[in-house]
Amino acid sequence: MKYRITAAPDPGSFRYEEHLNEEQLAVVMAGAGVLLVIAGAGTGKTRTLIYRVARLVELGVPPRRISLCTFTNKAAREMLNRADALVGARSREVWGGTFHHLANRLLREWGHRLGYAEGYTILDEEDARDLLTVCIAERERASRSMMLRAAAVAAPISMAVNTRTPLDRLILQRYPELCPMLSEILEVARRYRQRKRENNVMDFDDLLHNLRELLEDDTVRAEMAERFEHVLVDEYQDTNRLQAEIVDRLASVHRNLMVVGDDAQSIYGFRGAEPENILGFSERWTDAALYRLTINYRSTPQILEVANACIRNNRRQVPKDLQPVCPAGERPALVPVRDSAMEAAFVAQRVLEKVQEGQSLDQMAVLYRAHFQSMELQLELTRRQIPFRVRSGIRFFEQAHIKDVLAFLRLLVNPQDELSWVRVLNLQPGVGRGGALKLFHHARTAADPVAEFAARPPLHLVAAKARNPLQDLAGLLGRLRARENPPPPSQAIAEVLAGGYRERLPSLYENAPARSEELDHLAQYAERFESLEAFLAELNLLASFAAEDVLLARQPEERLTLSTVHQAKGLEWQTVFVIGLSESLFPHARSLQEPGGEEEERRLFYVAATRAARELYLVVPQVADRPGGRRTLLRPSRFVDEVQRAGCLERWSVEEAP
DNA sequence: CTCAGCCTTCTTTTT
DNA sequence: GAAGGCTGAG
Repeated sequence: MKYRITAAPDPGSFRYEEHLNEEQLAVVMAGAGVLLVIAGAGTGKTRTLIYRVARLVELGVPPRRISLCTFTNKAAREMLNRADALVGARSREVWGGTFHHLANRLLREWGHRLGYAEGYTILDEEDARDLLTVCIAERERASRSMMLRAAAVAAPISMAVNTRTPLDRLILQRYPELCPMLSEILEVARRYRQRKRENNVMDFDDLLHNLRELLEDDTVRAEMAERFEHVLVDEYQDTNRLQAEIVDRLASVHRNLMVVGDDAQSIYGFRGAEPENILGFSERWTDAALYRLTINYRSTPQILEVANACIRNNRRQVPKDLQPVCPAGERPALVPVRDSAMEAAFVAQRVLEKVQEGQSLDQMAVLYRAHFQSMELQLELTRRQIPFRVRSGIRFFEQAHIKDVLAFLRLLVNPQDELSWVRVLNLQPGVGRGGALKLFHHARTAADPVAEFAARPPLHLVAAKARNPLQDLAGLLGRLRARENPPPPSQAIAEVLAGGYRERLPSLYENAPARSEELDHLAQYAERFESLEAFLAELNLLASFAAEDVLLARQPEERLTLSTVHQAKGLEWQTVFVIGLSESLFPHARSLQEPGGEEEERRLFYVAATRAARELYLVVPQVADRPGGRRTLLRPSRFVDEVQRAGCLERWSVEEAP
């Protein structure tokens, strides 16, 4: 059934106009078709999207026929929860999540068309690097050439996929330093692709690439796109070429597409994001209607002045005026400090003062360019007993002990998974890198390697001392495999732990008790998943702050937030500290060497500043502690200079207590 | 040859 | 704080 939405003046069952301003209302009530919404920071972009979803549902669009692409899965969850409050639980059926999440769901259904077996495994970044290392080692054994590092090769390979550029051309253009090794890299990339196919695994980029491949087939495209009557995309400025092509194809049948973004907040260039996507959107969709959200509800005029004064220095942008409506506040503070220790002391003390004044810790955040910059601060906060949550840093699911246990589970779902095999085998005492490979190559010849290994462990391939452990491993795999269906995830984890892993933990890592406890939390968390497949796919796509869900589930205590600027996107706090605002830290030295690097760093500063509602502190350390105890003098960040010259800042001077 | 453990190195941003 | 390189032991 085909229906059309008309821009009805009648707002329906809830009073949109009471909750939305004119600009927002125009977007929410717009008719079907193609919409481009340019939404500045703090202009109610999320609210507008939520109401738009609610409006569509209210008009009778089945929620399962709406897709909402967001930047994190959490953002999607939050939006759909809020939409629920408006139109009821129906909106939970909306296809919400990241591009990778959406791709995974579609590929579970259609992946066989591309030759993938059911239960393919998703490689996280570390897995992908490991597999690349294997490919490099093979290649180099064959040619005895110079050494390549996986990390160095992974970047151009990923960039090529995401920008849809042939690898050789991309290396010539963007990685000239790799040119001497071009043919080796191409060969490694070929092996890597082949290896992933053989192991029935996909890396993050494959999820997107393969979805796009599917959409190349006209019948598949027609059927898939038929499903989505409405496609909505948030943070469109951070999509790359590959993602933009997916969006265009998914919306190609119904042609109801709404993209929302702000070119000034495009900060994912390193992942192939192109501000040109949003700047050139109207050229690809010539019937697109343009809307703008310009009224900023978040920040004081003084904070917006800082943001505007900074972004003005960028050439490549759509000029826009953010109109403040909040009452005036203090001028943001410029706080020079000696080093990161003094920086941490200042932040901690100021935070305590704000708490004294009655501000909640939940209303404060500390933002920084790179994870390691938060280390000193974490120590200081711990010393002063200020509770905090870190939205960055080592990811929970990427820690070694978590990945160890998950490797067992992955084998049950995908018995061909080389990395998991090697990881599991390597855990056995007496089996090292070489032994694990030998065992894997023996196992893979069987139709079902796991069942075969469980039935007849190849003890003859290993040294005497490894035989008992291997026998135990075979027993464990046999037990996990013995049932009709794979065990539920939580139970599988419990069995792996009981089957010898927990015992082994102290000999593998330090602080085994803490890790052991985390694994119990993991098992507990797994209870909410019914199938191993769903559990494993979710974990790899869930990423960063998932740790919070697992570990802090029952700790509602107020906390100060620590976050990278990237992770802070879309969030806001009353009080924001931006630390490490010195040249080479922010802007980061490495990023300045890339084309367009300075402008992207400036946008990053813009994002940081616009997170603050009432108070903003720009903290500038003058000395860096480099590794090896070397201390280097630092100049203040050029971005701080720019806004200070514009007269936007109040200079503070911080003294140390005797 | 294979494994384990100790040492150094150098830290961008993420699905 | 983790990953890779080097060494010594088996």
